[in-house]
Amino acid sequence: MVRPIKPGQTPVSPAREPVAIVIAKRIEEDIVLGRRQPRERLVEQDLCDLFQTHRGDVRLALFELEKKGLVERIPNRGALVRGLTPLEVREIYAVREELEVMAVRIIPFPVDPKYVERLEELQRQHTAAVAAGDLLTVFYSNLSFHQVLFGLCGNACLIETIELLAQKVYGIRSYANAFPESLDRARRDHLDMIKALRGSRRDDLVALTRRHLKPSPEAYIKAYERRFGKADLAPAQ
Amino acid sequence: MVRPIKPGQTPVSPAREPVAIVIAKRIEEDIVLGRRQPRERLVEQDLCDLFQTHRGDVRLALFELEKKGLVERIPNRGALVRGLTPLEVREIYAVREELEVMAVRIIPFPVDPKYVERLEELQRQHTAAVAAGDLLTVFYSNLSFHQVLFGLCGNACLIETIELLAQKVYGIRSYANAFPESLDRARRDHLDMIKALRGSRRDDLVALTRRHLKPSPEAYIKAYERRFGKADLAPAQ
DNA sequence: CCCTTTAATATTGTTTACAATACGGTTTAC
DNA sequence: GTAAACCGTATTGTAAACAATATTAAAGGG
Repeated sequence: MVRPIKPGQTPVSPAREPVAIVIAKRIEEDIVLGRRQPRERLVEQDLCDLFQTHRGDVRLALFELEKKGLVERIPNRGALVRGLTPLEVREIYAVREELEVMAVRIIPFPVDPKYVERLEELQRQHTAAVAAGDLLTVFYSNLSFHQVLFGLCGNACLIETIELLAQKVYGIRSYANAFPESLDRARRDHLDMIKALRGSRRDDLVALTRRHLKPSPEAYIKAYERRFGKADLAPAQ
Repeated sequence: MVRPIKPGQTPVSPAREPVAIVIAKRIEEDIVLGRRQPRERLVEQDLCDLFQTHRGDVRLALFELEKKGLVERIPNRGALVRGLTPLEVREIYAVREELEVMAVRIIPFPVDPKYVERLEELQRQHTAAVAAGDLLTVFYSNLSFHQVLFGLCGNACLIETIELLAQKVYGIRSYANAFPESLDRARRDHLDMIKALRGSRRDDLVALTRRHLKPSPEAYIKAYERRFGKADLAPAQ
């Protein structure tokens, strides 16, 4: 007998995050921060030991990461960390640009100062981390900055999609971060964006958004070609 | 001991689709075609019996459908079919318009006639199905039409993202399909799109793409408001 | 008569064991 | 000496049993 779930109770979710999601995030973090290299195998039992859980949740997590495009799963053989070809990177960045520009176009102006202040706070963190060479904090403060910025657009679907595509290429940012001038340029971009927000100058914000997306894929592609040659059209991995 | 997977063998995947994916697709189809109503419960064991498999795969499938936004999963209570609020629908369609317009903007012209012929073939199917009142075939031929059309853009990430968002709102098309004039209008839109493709008239194609996306959300929102009142800002479900 | 507590049961979440598969190395046939 | 067949092991895929949780229904106390 199936018992109904009462409509009134649905919205109050107990807010406890499923274990599989947490594991997926941890593995994802490892991948995008370069702690796990492309082509490295992800063996279910090893991950169980590592995260103190059972294979069911690990399988769920790997399944999700496959859908996200971060790992490749081969039937009966297992999962491995997936790298991105220059072609894929270019395509993802093209779509990101379209969506992020859309987001800043529809942000309702003027923006509530409390959000601008939040951005400034994050930007201070970011700058301090850059100065200290703390790449982990650089990564996370940068992440939060963009989440707050695009969150201003108010379209939940758009925010979610931007997030989705950003996740796919988290890993390649480290290539640009290797050059101090890239980090500094990103820092200045952020400051200019805040100024544009304050002044409700939408066109400036759009231009900055476009410019901000350029260096990372370029650095990645250059590094890739130095390593593997100019094999743009090679299949993924 | 973990044994490496040789690089050379990776691309040749055995092409056998994981069971969980197949099940997810079947359930998705049931939902979007209205065979399962919003708020209906999806009990794991029932689905196991139905699809002749074990709970592991079913859980995987439900997990994926949750990520896609088609079902809601409440910890320790199970999964249920999720409906969409008018706000969500509007937001999704806004992003769809942006992406689909981007796609037709970057289609390399002129288009190889063989693809145009494929579109015409699908359109004949669609027209016949509309005339016969065969809504299932209407659905699938329409689906293929758009897949082929946007597939022309050549950006795999863009194609995938368009597909993702289209899936989220498959279900609501039935609302527009209830009105014969909507079906007829969609049919004429498709024919005009084919003509624009043949003539490499990009601006026409862009305008048609925008227009083509209007009726479905409007019909859904009207139906929703007739049923629940104008509660736009209500939380999901 | 209503509110709280308690038990029964449906359902999900976890654990474990087992079967199927794939790869590496070794043996065997020619 | 080479190539095909075989076996061992690592790993994934499947199944079933068990534990935890939530919901309904019933019992008890005010």
